[in-house]
Amino acid sequence: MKIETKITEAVKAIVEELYGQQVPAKMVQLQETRPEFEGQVTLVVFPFTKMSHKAPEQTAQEIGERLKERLPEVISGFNAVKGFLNLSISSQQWISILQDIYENPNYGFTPVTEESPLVMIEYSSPNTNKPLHLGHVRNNLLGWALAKVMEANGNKVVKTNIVNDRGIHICKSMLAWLKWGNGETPESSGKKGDHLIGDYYVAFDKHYREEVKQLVAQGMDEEQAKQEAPLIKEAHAMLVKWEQNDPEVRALWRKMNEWVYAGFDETYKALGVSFDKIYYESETYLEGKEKVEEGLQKGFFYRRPDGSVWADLTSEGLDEKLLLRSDGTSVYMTQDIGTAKLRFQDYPIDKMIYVVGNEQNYHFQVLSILLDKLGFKWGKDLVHFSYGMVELPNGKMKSREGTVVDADDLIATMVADARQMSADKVNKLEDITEEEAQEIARIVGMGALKYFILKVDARKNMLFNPEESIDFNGNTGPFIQYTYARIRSILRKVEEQGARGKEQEDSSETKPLSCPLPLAPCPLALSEREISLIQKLQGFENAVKQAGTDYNPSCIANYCYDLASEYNRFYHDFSVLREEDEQKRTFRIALSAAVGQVIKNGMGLLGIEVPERM
RNA sequence: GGUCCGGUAGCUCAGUCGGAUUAGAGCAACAGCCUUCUAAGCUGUGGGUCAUGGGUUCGAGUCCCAUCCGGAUCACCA
Repeated sequence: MKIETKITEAVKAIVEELYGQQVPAKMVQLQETRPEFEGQVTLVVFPFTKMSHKAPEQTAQEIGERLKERLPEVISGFNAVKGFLNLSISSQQWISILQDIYENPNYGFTPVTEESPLVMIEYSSPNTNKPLHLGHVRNNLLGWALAKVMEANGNKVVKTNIVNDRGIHICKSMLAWLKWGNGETPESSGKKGDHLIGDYYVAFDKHYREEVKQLVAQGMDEEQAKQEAPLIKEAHAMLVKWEQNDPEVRALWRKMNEWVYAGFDETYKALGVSFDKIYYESETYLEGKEKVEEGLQKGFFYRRPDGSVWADLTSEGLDEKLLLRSDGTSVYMTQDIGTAKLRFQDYPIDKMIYVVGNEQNYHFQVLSILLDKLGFKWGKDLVHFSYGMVELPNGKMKSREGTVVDADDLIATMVADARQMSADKVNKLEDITEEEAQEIARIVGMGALKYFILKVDARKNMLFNPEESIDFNGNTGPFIQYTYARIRSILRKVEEQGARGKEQEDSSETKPLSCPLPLAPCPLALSEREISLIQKLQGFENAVKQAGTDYNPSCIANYCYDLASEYNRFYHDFSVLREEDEQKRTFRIALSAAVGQVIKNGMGLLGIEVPERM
């Protein structure tokens, strides 16, 4: 049983005994003891002073005495300061807690079973007319981490991606390629497919603006010029042809999208993200109409004289929302209703999470209401995992102004920086091959990037300064990875010693120690530093739960940092392998192994790999 | 204008259910620590009107109200 549960139950019983009142578990507030006081766990007794009719300190004192009597094997001492009862937990207890953690490789995770609810997470959802940028990176990393976190909390997770592969923006790229491309392909140019298409999208925009400028110079007003420019008319004509299934347009469209997908796949692979099911808007965009018609018949929506269909949400405190244009074509909202329908056909969804930027808060508020009206059981409490924008020092990223931080560039820079960093190190790794060095640089560079993004609260806007490279020191991914590598270095030495004389297994996986922990009870007296490390380890379970209920991966990132710092302090102050007392040494090895395991699992939830050496 | 979100050190960010006299990290600056398990580390110094004003209570960065500042959104765009 968890130590906090034991104490909570004991306190409840004691309060009833002393003051004759039953109190809810929630009233028993336990927290970590502040470092300046003795003890590790603190009970806040203020809530009980009303029942005791005594001063806080006195109340704390009498509860403390009873607690010690009741749990002699747990509590080795206590002190009361004001309304705070600081409890010292016996070393034995701590060791037995460590043992539980150490022996359970999935410590902190709730297993997924047949009965687990099914959570679908939509993330990434790119347009196919330009390469991915930093904003997409944030989306992808958050989506992936959230999926991992939900899984760790005992949910079946289906990761999905809805690719926006149709529309006027694609036609712009296609048209530009036809006009100025001279048959350029990824192969002929050596460009990544998504970048190639992106270049033509930019080219279209450049020529288009030129045309608008000329028309304005000839006296047309700007709004009209934007409509009348020959290029945009041509693009629209192409879209119409696409919708009419024109074979030539469709063939070109397929070819160019294939290029983009090949490019995206590389980026996704580098980011370490993947999907269980990909939907394409070209296949789903007509689906929503039927549902809208259904809603119309049931009287949820209404048709205006011009033929357009609307939902009146004024009773919900919102506006009226267009669902079908007067020409009968669908809009964004209609499409999302359509994909919802398809998804529900494909999977028995219990909860739907959309990882989409906070600029679409209103959209999802409306979507939730509409899906609920249309009878989707998960519609009402669908989760819009709404994350903030990535801002640059001079504001938002704007593709037209060329202030976009390209995902592939950023990844390459991070890996190159990591490579440089290890080359500059004083204590370099010897006997390492070029491939190993490159692999370490990849893990560390990506770790730095991912941690940089995931450590901040998802819903807040965050700042990225391209002038200053992402750090590798301090509160960073590499700091945590480094801690892990240090632990692995110790454990390798232990394994070598243990394996001496025996046959060496060549699995490089983290394997359990050959030497078992001393069984509790054992006479070891632990230092404060060791105890607080175990206490930190114990906090992992909470961090995972919190991250799950709050939909907040940054909890995990901050937890991993705390744990790694605590271990580094321990590492600095104590020796593991050179400790002469056999029991102490075994204990510290196990402690290190447990920390390493939790770091690996925690970072794994963030999609961050940890290196054996660095 | 309506709605939603944010404002904590020079900079980037933590701060669980409201908890301790001194609100924490990291970066940047300065000063120390490598013959010892990996110095991508450890230790120390300086740096704050938690946007502002009220309220709630044993106690408020945290909850409530008002105000100021910043952002998003309110399309027959997606």
